[in-house]
Amino acid sequence: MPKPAKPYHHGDLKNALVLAGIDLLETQGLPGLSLRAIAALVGVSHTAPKNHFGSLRGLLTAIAIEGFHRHTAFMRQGVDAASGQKARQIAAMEGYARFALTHPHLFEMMFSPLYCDYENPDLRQAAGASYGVLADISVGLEWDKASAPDGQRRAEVMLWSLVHGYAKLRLAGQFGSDTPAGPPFDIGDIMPDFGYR
Amino acid sequence: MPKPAKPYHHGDLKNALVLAGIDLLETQGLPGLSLRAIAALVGVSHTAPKNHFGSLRGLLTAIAIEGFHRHTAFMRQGVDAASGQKARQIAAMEGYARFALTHPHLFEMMFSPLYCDYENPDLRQAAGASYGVLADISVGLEWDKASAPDGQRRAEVMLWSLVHGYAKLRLAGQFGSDTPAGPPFDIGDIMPDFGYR
DNA sequence: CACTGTATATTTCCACTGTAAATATAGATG
DNA sequence: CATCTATATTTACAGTGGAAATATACAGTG
Repeated sequence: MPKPAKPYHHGDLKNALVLAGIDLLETQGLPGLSLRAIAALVGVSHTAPKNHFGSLRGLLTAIAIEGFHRHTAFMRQGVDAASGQKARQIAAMEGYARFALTHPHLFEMMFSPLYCDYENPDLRQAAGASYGVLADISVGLEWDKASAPDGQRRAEVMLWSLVHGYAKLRLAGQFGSDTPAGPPFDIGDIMPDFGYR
Repeated sequence: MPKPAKPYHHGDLKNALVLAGIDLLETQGLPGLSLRAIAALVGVSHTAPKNHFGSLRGLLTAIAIEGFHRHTAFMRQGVDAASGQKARQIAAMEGYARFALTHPHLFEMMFSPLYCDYENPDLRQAAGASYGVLADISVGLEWDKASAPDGQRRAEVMLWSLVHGYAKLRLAGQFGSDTPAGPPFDIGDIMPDFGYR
């Protein structure tokens, strides 16, 4: 009976650490996300991650990359199910906000240079994919700066800022406590009605 | 010659710690803002702050309160100098963003529940004063949800989300590096043109 | 003035953090 | 089989915030 018991080499430590980190993030929040805690959860020494990620920052960056993949999936899922430009716009924005509210600590970490390294090409690409969904639904958006220089890019930044600010402020509790009856406002409640050309 | 030299009691430690914290925040950023570093900068032991603030969190909350005062001043200053509703709107939004870009680490701390305690009544009041400026310039805003239930509050949250998201994303470097020629976009560049009723 | 009580600050200690360096182990390659 | 390399551990270290006991100075009171 070749019971593995506890092999010296984990085999898939890199992925295991990322998943453990996300687990810890969901249950304990950012303060509980220590190198030692993650390693302990996987069952390795606290210096084991160094071989794969270099430092805590490297591990957090890897976690953020996985986070952006899921973030993109959240948005894309709603967008693909919707029909019509306007419906896809709402779906993307709602997906963005819903991810933030469902995974607050992961979301917080993903967008903080204090935790992850935006020079990392893989992170840039993962974040770019997420941004791409917003860019898609910004094409042809009808508003007063649509025909300005960089009008397309402006629309992307405008919608991004709107939903990102909404998510951050709500996570910070700035809109007041979410009542049992629901939050004070949904993202749809504060979205100007942007049509398409 | 009564040279004070080094009195056992500081005299105004509470304020001194807050100012030292802000100093440290400006020069070293959030990672350098430790209880021990702040205390050392003032010249007291690292446990001295406990008498006045209870814990690091308490001190950070006090720093955030001072931050919100300055934040409010940034906005109010521009608003008061402007004439006309639209000009005041722009001034408030620009003031909000300008504060964030001028004092990035302080701004970051002010809006993170990880660092400061939003249950603190003084913090709530200070943050409320800052919000009040945005609320003022939202009165009578012309947009599609102006006459919806809570239309006024919706307008406030919408403008707040927009400028807050812009500031956070830009601070996180998500809009790309600010070129020597200037940033890719100013807050005015991505603001829909909201008039007034 | 002397005495006492209270606010303020220090000292010491503790558990915890991330990182570095040296060491141990296992699997791959020759 | 021997060697090389990747992976993981052990140990040590300089930080962190907080708790508890101690020291100091000041404010009131007699």
